[in-house]
Amino acid sequence: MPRGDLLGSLEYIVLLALVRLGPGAYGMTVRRQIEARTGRNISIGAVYSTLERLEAKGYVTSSTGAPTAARGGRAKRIFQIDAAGERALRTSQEAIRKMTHGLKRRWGTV
Amino acid sequence: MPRGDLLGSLEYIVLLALVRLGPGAYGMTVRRQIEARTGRNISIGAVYSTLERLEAKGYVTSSTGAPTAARGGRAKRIFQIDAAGERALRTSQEAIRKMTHGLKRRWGTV
DNA sequence: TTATTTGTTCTGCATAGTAGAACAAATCCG
DNA sequence: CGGATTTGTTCTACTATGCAGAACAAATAA
Repeated sequence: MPRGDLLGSLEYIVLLALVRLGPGAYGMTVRRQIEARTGRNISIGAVYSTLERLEAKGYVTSSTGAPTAARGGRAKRIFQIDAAGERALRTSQEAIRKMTHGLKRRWGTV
Repeated sequence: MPRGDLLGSLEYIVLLALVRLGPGAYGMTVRRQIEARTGRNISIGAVYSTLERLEAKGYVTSSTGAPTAARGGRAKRIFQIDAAGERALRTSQEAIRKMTHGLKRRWGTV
């Protein structure tokens, strides 16, 4: 693993999306969440490959949910952030905070 | 270019380091600044390649400074963030803020 | 029984991150 | 002077991340 435990930029926001969405999050909703919040248009392939990498690192767990009765509603792959993922998120946030701290006047929040 | 204009995670903190350091920043001080602030130990090669990429994108400008009279003090390559870089920084910060907004209670600042 | 919809996986490539050795230029000091 | 030392940058080689879009799968509608 490259940098100790720092998240890539997409990994970071995908993890945040999972936190926002809470239980029942899956690929499509993660994508929509990110687009809705940031306006950033991201391909579904990018979302999944990130989620998969996150899972490989043990930051996220996936499980198959039951299909809904909606038209085309096939079984979903549910993703959920776990303890290590929350830790990684906090670590990244801390690093940013430390780099930003004191720049408030000039740079606003975060 | 992949994502619209979002910075990579290292690009982000290197840019922040430049803001912190202000005029006269150069490779070695950028590295030290990051290490001092975040505790993250980063190789000098990583710093330079990031700075170079940032320069290629027009986010940063470099120029050769005069050598100091200190032992081994050779001419430095001075780096300075410029307008486009500040914009990119703000855009990334905004994206993070939007993803984090409302999670305060659970996730603290940032 | 095929058209449509929702959702995931696969493929292939572009960009970013990383370490460390090599190299360069200056000063120190015998 | 000229080698040792110090500060600083560049080069090399590779791994990890980010990204898009096509292919594929499974469900319902009609």
